[in-house]
Amino acid sequence: MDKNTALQVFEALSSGLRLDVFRLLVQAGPAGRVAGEISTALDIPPTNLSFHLKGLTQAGLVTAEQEGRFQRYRANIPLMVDTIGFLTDNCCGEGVSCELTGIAQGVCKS
Amino acid sequence: MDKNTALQVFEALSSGLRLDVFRLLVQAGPAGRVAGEISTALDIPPTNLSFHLKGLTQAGLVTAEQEGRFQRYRANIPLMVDTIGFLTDNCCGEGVSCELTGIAQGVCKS
DNA sequence: ACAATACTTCAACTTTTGTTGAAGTATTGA
DNA sequence: TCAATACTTCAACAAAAGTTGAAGTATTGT
Repeated sequence: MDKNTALQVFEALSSGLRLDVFRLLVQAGPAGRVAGEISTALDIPPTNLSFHLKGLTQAGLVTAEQEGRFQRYRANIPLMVDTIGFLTDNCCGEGVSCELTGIAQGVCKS
Repeated sequence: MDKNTALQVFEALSSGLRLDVFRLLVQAGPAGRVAGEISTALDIPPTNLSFHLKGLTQAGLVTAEQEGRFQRYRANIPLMVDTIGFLTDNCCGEGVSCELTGIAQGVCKS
């Protein structure tokens, strides 16, 4: 993953509201959720939700599919996994840190 | 890791400038870098760098240590690893996505 | 002591982001 | 067809973030 893509993901996740939306969609699985459901579940006014869904979509973190008059949103898990890959590549610098923490074993290249 | 901490990390990494600084410090390893070195290496005016280093420090992503008249900064790798943990916990929802991509094997709980 | 160095804080400004209500588009059910 | 529903776009504003030059603080070398 290139730096710019990672940057867009971080930017998208840097709002509590957008993070909540993304987590809801991850939890929703392949079914996703239509905008109205998200709006109700998280108590966000439709106008504002639309604004943030646009941001998440532009970052690639969620996909949008029209379904009649509904708009169904789904989390883009592969992009999230790539982002995790980007972070491991940029935090396990000398192959030292992974052994130290023991959390990210198996992910880091060293 | 709680949501708020993760949020602060994402916010800190959502600027290309700060991401560059953090990556430089990761690469620098335990030695870290003093502010002037970062300023020169990345060609950022000291005033502006100071502003962004403050952001990174407040997010906990870097630590600052005074060293005579120098200020030495180091990357906080454990926090980054925790952040990766937060992401895996929030992207590998139903234990489905990990098998699918194969990248994050060994990290996800499922 | 004092000038130089290293860095930060401050003040002013520009830019970007976030929020809301009103209006717009598209689809659906009666 | 027409009103209701679902959602988005628009316009206006409020709030936050980013940038820069000038001034401030602290440490060092002479």
